[in-house]
Amino acid sequence: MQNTDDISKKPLTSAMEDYLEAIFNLGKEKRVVRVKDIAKRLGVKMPTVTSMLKVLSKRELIDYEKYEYLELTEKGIDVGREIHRRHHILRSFLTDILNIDFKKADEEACKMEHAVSASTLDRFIEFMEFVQFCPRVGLDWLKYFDEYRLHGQDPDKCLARMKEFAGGFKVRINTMEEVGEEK
Amino acid sequence: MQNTDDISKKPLTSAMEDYLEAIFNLGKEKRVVRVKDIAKRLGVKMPTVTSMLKVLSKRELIDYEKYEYLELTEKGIDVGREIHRRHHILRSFLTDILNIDFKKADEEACKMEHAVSASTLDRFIEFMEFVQFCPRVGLDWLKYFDEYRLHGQDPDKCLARMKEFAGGFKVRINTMEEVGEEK
DNA sequence: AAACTATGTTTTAGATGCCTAACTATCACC
DNA sequence: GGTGATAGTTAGGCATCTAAAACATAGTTT
Repeated sequence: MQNTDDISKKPLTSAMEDYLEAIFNLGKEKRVVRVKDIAKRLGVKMPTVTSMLKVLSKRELIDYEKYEYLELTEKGIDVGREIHRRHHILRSFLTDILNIDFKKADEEACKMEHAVSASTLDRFIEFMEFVQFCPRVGLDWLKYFDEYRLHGQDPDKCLARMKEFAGGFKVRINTMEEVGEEK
Repeated sequence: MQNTDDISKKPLTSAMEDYLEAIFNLGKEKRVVRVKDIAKRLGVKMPTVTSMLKVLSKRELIDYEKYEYLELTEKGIDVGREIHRRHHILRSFLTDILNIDFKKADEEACKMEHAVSASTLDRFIEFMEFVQFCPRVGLDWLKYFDEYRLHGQDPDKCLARMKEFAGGFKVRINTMEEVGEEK
């Protein structure tokens, strides 16, 4: 049988997670996953990829024979998908809630995805759902955040905007559909 | 050409930041900072601390002579304070906005503080200020988030609560009448 | 002062993760 | 089938971060 003692218990490193995510994504984008592409995606050299592939193979996260095409195992797919999911959620938070541009958000999400636990990630999801679920307190409210950011917290301006906001809010509550929005 | 003492340009590692933050905090808590205390705080062994102290000393982030008490340099204080600040901000976000309990939030903040850039951190701050700054859309709204989390996104409940919410909101808006101005 | 204890350091070593240089396999094409 | 370009691997090294064991120092107690 397999080496059952420690391998399965040892937690994955951030680097391993990055590789699995990259392989997972490349697998969706291309017919085959190549060492060269992984290297390019992660900004490392090919030998670095090769050595990591050996590790991932030993951990049974990929099927890998040298010079052959590589594939994620089921276990590897699970991890890759999970990291991809984290990345996506955090990036959404950064772009949709904090209004950070996509490129920057993508970079930050890439670092954050290893730092945030599953349970905290769930809270991020719930929070975003919460913000989006109630239309008036959702998207338009966030539009106001944009203005707040750009003009600072001038109390007068805040109050003025609050009033407009309140008017729209009341009407919207009664209809509760179509969120006609654009930035 | 700039190979030798170009230490000032090399970025600090996460580990270095952790040590500086720990030293910064211990300096505020105790009269003197001891190797033993740093080790305990960071969950590492004393030899690990000693070797890191040498690195930090070479980088001119601490004043350190062996067997003597150690102190942060001005540069070290700046970094230590900055990391402490990041930690505090992220933890506040996790506790105040996402409603995560303190202990968990503290752990997560500790990992996130190295992953989030200064500009993104600023957005976190602005967002929290934004949420808190507008009373009705602020604290009470977050109280509703708590309920949303616990009871799920039942549309009926959401609507019911939204109506109450809107009522309160309107009252509050009216009491702010006199200051209302426009840009 | 000698002995004892707590604290700190050195030495050695292991795990990661990255690199360059040099080698080898694969594939497309003539 | 040979050949050259491309892709992939191996070998050897470097930097970082860690710990165990052995050793050194400082401070306290008797």
